[in-house]
Amino acid sequence: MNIETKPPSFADDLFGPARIVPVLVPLPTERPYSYVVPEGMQVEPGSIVQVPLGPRQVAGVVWDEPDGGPPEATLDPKKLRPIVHAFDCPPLSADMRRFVDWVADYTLSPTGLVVRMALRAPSAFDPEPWIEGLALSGTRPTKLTAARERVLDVAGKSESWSRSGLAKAAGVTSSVVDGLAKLGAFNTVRIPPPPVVAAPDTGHERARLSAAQVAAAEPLKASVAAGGFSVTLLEGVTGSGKTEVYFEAVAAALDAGKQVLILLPEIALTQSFIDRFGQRFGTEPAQWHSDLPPKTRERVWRQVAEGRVRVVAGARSALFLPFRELGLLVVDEEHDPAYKQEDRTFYHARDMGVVRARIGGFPAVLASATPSLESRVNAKASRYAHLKLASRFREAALPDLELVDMRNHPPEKGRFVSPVLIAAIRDTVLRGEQALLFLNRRGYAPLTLCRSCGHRIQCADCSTWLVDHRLRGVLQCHHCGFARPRPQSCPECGTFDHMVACGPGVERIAEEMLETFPDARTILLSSDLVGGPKRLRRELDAVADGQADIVIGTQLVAKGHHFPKMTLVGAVDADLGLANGDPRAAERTFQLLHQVTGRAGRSGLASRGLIQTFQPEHPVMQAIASGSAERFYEREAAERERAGLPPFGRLAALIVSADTRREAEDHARALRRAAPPDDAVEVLGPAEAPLALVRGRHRFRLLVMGGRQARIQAFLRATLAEAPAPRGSVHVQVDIDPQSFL
DNA sequence: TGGCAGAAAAAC
DNA sequence: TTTTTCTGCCAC
Repeated sequence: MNIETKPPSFADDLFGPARIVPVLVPLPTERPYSYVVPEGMQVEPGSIVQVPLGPRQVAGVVWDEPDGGPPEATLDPKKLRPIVHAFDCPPLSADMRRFVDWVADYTLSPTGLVVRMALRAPSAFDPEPWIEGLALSGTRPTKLTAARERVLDVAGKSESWSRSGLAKAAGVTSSVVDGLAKLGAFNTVRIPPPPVVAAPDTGHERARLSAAQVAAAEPLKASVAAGGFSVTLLEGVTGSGKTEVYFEAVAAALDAGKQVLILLPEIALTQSFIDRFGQRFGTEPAQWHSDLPPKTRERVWRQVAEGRVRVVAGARSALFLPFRELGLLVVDEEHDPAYKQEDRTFYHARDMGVVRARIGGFPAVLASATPSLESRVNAKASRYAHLKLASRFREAALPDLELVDMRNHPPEKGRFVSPVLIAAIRDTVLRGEQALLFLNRRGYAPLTLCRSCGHRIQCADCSTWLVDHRLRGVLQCHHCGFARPRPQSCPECGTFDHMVACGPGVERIAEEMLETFPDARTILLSSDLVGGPKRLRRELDAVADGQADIVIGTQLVAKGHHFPKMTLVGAVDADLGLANGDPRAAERTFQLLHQVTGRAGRSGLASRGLIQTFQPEHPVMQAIASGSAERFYEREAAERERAGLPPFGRLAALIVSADTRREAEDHARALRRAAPPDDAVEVLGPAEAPLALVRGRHRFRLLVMGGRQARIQAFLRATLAEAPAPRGSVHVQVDIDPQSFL
């Protein structure tokens, strides 16, 4: 039985050669590496293991044997290195492993990089240590104060307590507990680490739903009860109570013993969502986002893997958490561009979420007031079920929407807010309510011009205009981040005091408001606010709390927060973004304006939305003013059909560098600038590029640039008979069929 | 020909 | 991602 003392060669003779398993390591590698399983170590596919990699050690995942057994050995099995350690951690589920493989394949990313996203919690792979707890010893101190009585009383209600938990439960400070401990009232015992969040209680406070909400919630609950893969698009105007509707599906999944993931755009992960969840389920959901403290991050990861955490509310990266029994996925604000990750591994969390649901065989719910065109099309084609909530919940009325034709109501010279909007702001502030001015442009002015020679200050690297950021005193490039101090004289002709700021940014609108309404409390909300996201969150809370009269904000004010006193919303330059060649320009503008005007009037007060535009006849403006999303979608569908475009679609570009990675990055930058923002531009090294080309799913066009490398040329000649013989660096544009993920 | 920086390849 | 190896270039 005990073979450990025998020499390994003897054991080999007896039991055959050492077991070799594939291990996927977190590197840009397409396939797992092979490692030897040491005698006596138990591993299975999904096990998380520590392996040597070159001179260092990394955590990897034991992967599945490829179909048809291991490929012929490329390495001498005798030279393979052994696994160092198998972590005491639940293995990644088979679903999760299939998901990682699928995402890698679909996004053309090395599998190792995708698995890395699932392992983003260093040192969560070993169990959390048990902590020291207290249990009543039975000895009662002679001197008993009221506080001490209470502690002993409460302590009797459970086997064991953590020091702070007991103090909190008894409503005393921990010094009272410490004092009792010193007198021998407790034995110390080892207790398991506390959960990061309490278990949700699905019966905590059942929501009182309107008839429309019930009508939407029932089919969702039914699809959860039925189990199996399905996708439902839940479309409801702002304030229609979508969240409460999908909470019913969440409750149903929890009652069925499943874990639930609610994806939110990063910015929407605010206290208001947490609070609403708390009201319904009596506890917070576990949160997952990029600025989680490392310790919390590890505990959440671990407890999700163990199944102790039942609900996660997270940003897109939460999709790669190691759920063991995920049974429902909700993607809130499914149209939000923040779901698309555009560095390293390119993926769209909403679409990959649908894939996760398909692989796991459970329902997905996509919720939005302004769904993306692709989800609309998928719903229309019956790939997704479609539920609509047409009216607002309870007394909350939709705002009166009005287009302000800027040709008829021009602002004063040097100003940007029309008299119509100024008057409305005045009324609003006088009533003690709040006004929101929305302008999707950071900084003070998008262009600085020399009135003497006409020079426009441009970025040294990108030749785009530098944006004047007056609060920080710099001119900054919004493409590459290049910044320079604001010059006193023209850098071209040297003339002093002739530099003039052109066009509005939020800082400039704030200045205009301060001048027009010097007594009002004006607050500026922008993502580049000094003080970072923490300060921003505070400011948003302050606005919600009524501590401002006039709020000026970029698109970050469009979502998440509920501002009860906000009864006027003005879009300063609604046309912005319509003319930039982005194939999603109309869609994005519509979504943004619809959302931002929806900030008004959710509390029963009469409210208005004023949209400043130079083209009130534009279909997007007409759709916005009508308050009907339907109108926009129909219009857009007809437009695309007439233009011979697919109903929706994304364009990606792969850039194959023949020369150097650096050169490829340069090309990529150039292409990103030239291409509409929604295009994904991916850079591949020579080794990865051919792989991308031969994957059958894509159609591509070739654009041949200058360069040298023969290997790629030969490959391309052989692979793409119809392509012109490339002379070096190759740009490959790839149309990804956006429906192929189903 | 040794030394060096920057680029490319390898990591099992 | 980190570490090692390769390559071209220069000075000696």
